[in-house]
Amino acid sequence: MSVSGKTAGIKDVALAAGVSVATVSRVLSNGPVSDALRRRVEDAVRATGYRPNLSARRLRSQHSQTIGLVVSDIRNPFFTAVSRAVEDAAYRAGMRVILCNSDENPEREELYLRLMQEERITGLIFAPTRATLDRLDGLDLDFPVVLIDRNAPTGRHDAVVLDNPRAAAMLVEHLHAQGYRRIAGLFGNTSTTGQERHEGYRAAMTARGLAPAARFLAPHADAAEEAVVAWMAERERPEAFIVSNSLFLMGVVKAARRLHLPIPDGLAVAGFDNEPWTELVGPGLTVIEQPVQDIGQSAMALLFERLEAPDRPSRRLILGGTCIVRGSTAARMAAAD
Amino acid sequence: MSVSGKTAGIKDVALAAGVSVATVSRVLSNGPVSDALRRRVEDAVRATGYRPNLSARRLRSQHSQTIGLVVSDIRNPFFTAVSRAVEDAAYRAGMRVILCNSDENPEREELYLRLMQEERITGLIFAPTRATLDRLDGLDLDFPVVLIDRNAPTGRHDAVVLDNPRAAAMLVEHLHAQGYRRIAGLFGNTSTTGQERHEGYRAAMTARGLAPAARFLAPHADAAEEAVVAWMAERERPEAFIVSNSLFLMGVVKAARRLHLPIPDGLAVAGFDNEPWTELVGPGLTVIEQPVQDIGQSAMALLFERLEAPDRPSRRLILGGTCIVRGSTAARMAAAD
DNA sequence: GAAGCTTCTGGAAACGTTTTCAGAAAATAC
DNA sequence: GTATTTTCTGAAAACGTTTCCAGAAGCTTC
Repeated sequence: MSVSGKTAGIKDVALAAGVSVATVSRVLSNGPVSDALRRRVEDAVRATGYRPNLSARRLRSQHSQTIGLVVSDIRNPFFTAVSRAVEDAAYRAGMRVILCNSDENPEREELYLRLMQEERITGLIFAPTRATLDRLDGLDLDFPVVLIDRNAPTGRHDAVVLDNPRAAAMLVEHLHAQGYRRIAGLFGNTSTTGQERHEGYRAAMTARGLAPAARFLAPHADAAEEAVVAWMAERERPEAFIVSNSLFLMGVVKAARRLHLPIPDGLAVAGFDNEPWTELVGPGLTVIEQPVQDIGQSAMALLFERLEAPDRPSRRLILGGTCIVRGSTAARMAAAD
Repeated sequence: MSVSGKTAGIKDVALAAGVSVATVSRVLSNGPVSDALRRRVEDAVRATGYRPNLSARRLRSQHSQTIGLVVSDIRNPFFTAVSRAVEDAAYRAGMRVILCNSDENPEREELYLRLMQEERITGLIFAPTRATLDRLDGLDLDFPVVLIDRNAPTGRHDAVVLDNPRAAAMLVEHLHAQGYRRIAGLFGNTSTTGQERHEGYRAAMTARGLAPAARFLAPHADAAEEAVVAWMAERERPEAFIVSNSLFLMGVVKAARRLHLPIPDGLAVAGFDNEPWTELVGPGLTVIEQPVQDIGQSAMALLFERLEAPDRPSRRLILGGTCIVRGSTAARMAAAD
């Protein structure tokens, strides 16, 4: 173990084994070394308690073996799950992950992108804000980028996203089939995700001859709660809400509670992200489940493929969501208006 | 920008500015440089699009500016919140964070501790399993460690933890005051946290002349659900459950639903971690709120203090929890047994 | 105006690895 | 038994920084 004060280096190991540092290095990287020397070196490694210095290794070999992951907020359960999947895949491939939270703030994104450059990461998995998405092409980063959750309009980058329009349409379909007609929508105003879901919602509504009614909010539960309370005080009260993320889902539930509206009879609701608690709230909340595990893994897979074939045209992987039907969208009871 | 193929190094900057690399380095680290040269260098940095290579910097300066964070699972909302706080504090101090998920698996912990050594981290924030906690003293890591959530029995390490016994006692107190008597406990079997909470529970129960009845489970919602269902089929049915984490809380709620037991009249429940959804489930769940933000920040603060004064005796920071009373522990109605 | 301080600057030596290169020894081919 | 290949090994040159050291100015101070 670390008998001497300083940490043992490859030199010390070489000395202890009576070989050159080159040989030690080769043993460590399974290079061509005779069995006899290999044994001696391995013993010496154990004896000295040697641990390679990754900074030195990275500097010399010019491989950082590091991938960057920039999300808006790790506390968003969607990103929590995705990042866990990414990290598992990365560590399995012998790489490390650097995680950064942008808080949907383009300046922080820029800061972190710079950091990623300085770390010489091998690749980036990124859920950018709209602002950064627009500038992304002009940024000439020297590593490949795989977008998650957010979609590049230009399609110049690899990406793995949910089929957002389709998912939103599924919710409209479902609510419509259950007898709801005045279906309002609440969408996030910072990401492309909200836009896409809105688009799907709008199309599905008009396709059924229903009037879309959408509002765009900052991604906070409170914003959604206030919006719902205000909206329900207006002349045309929605019968149901489709909301574009789990924060809004909380907001709607809170608003319903505040207004003493039972779910779903007073107000139906459906949203995104099948978090464990959605099953437990009220009669259960109908949601679109995103394949979070798959998203993380696929993002890593896409990244690795890109690293192997840098010039291949970009690919977008569009994953389908699953509609988990629960009590919050039970069939509408006939009601006098 | 990156006009030439390769990324610009400090040499290129020096060349472009007509100065030595030493001067460039000094400019970058705010060393003593005349204004004229400083300007020239800054222009050259901009012109070349220079980004320092952190690996090289770390190697030479022998400062990794990196702190390690090993938790059991980032998807546990407690750790999500703590890690976010840790990361914010770290980035604010110009340091990076390496996050690892041990999954309560001592072998993975060992693996990651080794990784931390290889990264030459400046310090570690660590929520270890009991097994690793026991071996921690003999491990002679060459960086300081601050424990979070889990407590070292020996007290040899810095730590910041909740006052677990007190918190559990608060729940007993509260339930007792609300008229509950047969109060059962469900505790995690992998961490010291479960033990401590059990201890507080046991003491508070006996102090009130009540019979403690605790069971220890693997940290999964399913385990808790099954345990509750089984327990409620026994002769001595508990009136209330105290559970030691939010997964168990879900399990209890699911079990109550499955058994058609209304909360709290059929079964009262109180637990730990004030997650947003606990307010929304049933009549709201009574929980102990942990100061997650504070825990993360304090852990970083303790780490920095330790780095400045390596020989100071160890410190344990014990933070109090807040009891958030909700409907799941409403006053017990008189009931025939 | 010489001697002593400051203040700035550049050359070169680190930091701990990997990798290139060439040489030595062993194995194979004639 | 010599010529050729193959296999292994070590010396030394990178990788991109920071930092030590010494020298060159520019100031004081007498």
